[in-house]
Amino acid sequence: MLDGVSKRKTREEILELSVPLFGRFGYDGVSMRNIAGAVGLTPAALYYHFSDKQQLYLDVVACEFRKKTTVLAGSIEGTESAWARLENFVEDFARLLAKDKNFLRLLQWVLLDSDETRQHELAKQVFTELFAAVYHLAEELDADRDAHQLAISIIGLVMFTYQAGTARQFMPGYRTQQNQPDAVARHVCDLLRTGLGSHP
Amino acid sequence: MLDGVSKRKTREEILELSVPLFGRFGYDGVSMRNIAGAVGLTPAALYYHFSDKQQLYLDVVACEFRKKTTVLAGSIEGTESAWARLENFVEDFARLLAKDKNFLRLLQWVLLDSDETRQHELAKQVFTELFAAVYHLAEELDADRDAHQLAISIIGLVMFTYQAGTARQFMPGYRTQQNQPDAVARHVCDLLRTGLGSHP
DNA sequence: GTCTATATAAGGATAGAC
DNA sequence: GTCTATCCTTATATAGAC
Repeated sequence: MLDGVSKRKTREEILELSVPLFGRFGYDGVSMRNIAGAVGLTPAALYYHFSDKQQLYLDVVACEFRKKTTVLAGSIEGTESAWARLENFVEDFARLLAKDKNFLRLLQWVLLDSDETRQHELAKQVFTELFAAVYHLAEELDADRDAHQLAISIIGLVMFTYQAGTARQFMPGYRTQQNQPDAVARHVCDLLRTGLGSHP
Repeated sequence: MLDGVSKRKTREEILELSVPLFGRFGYDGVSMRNIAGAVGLTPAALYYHFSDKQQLYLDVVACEFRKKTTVLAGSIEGTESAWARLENFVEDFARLLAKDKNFLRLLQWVLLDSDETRQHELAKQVFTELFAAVYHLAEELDADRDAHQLAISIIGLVMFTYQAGTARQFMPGYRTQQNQPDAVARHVCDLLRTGLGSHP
């Protein structure tokens, strides 16, 4: 087990098994002991693979986002009309958030990070690609509107639905069906298309 | 200092000075020592006013939300048209989030709470009034749409703008002016009114 | 009401054996 | 590569003096 292959394999296992922990409890809510326990190692072994807790966390988040957002950025591109690509993106984004709670929560943790430098580093590394794709789509969709604000609105409409997911259950008018990605996507796209009060 | 008045006064001081701490660092990121230091007491003194850390946190959040959301719920009511009340609410909400970072962050912490029971308790106590008001407004605004989804969308459009605030700075098209409450409110209301691509 | 002192557990991190 | 053992710091919480 002294070879580089095993080293890489264990490293990736640590990263993978840390995702649900950091996703659920956040940086301060997870200890090196917790992670070691989940992986089946002693805390000391973690320090062979990562210099310290913060580096482990950064690698976990960066790795998870690289895996999940490249798919999304792909769904925005293509030769179809801007509207068709918007619908693709909104649907894929909703599907991802509905399926992968850890991804959604890691995203929220990054937005709440108390360490400004760390947040900036992560935000740049993690959001930029996705945001830029939505931004360009927003420019195409409505040249007269502020593309930055519009991109935020598109992302926010989808994200907030799932972000409020657990709290929404106690609010009036809640139905489980509202959590289904296609229902969310339909609502969001419909709202963006026609606005309020003037649809068939 | 043995009288009940002083007791209440110190208690309120603890609650008030805890807001920025819990707002910035979250439940796990704040220690009783931190709070005691901020108030100018020893940690032991805190246990005279609160049974434990969790109770202190719950009281901080509940107290802060009661103070800030009653104003908002007021801005939704009135005799004006549904649209006028929507504009009032969106503007007041944006103003609150822009001004009071701690309130926004406490809200996010509640949505991320890893303790389900605690989250449910807080969510019910803290969101219900505001959500119900927006929900009823949503029913008036567009009877054909799902009022729950619409209420979430209205709240989400405003909230996500500020939630992404610190990360947005590194994204294309960012301008500080986009953080101003009236600019946010204008964008949101305009988007809700006409949707994309069909405005003057 | 607040303090000092302390019990007890848990945290990050390292040294050195294997 | 991973372990055992350990150091040092920090955490929540309590007991009892003042």
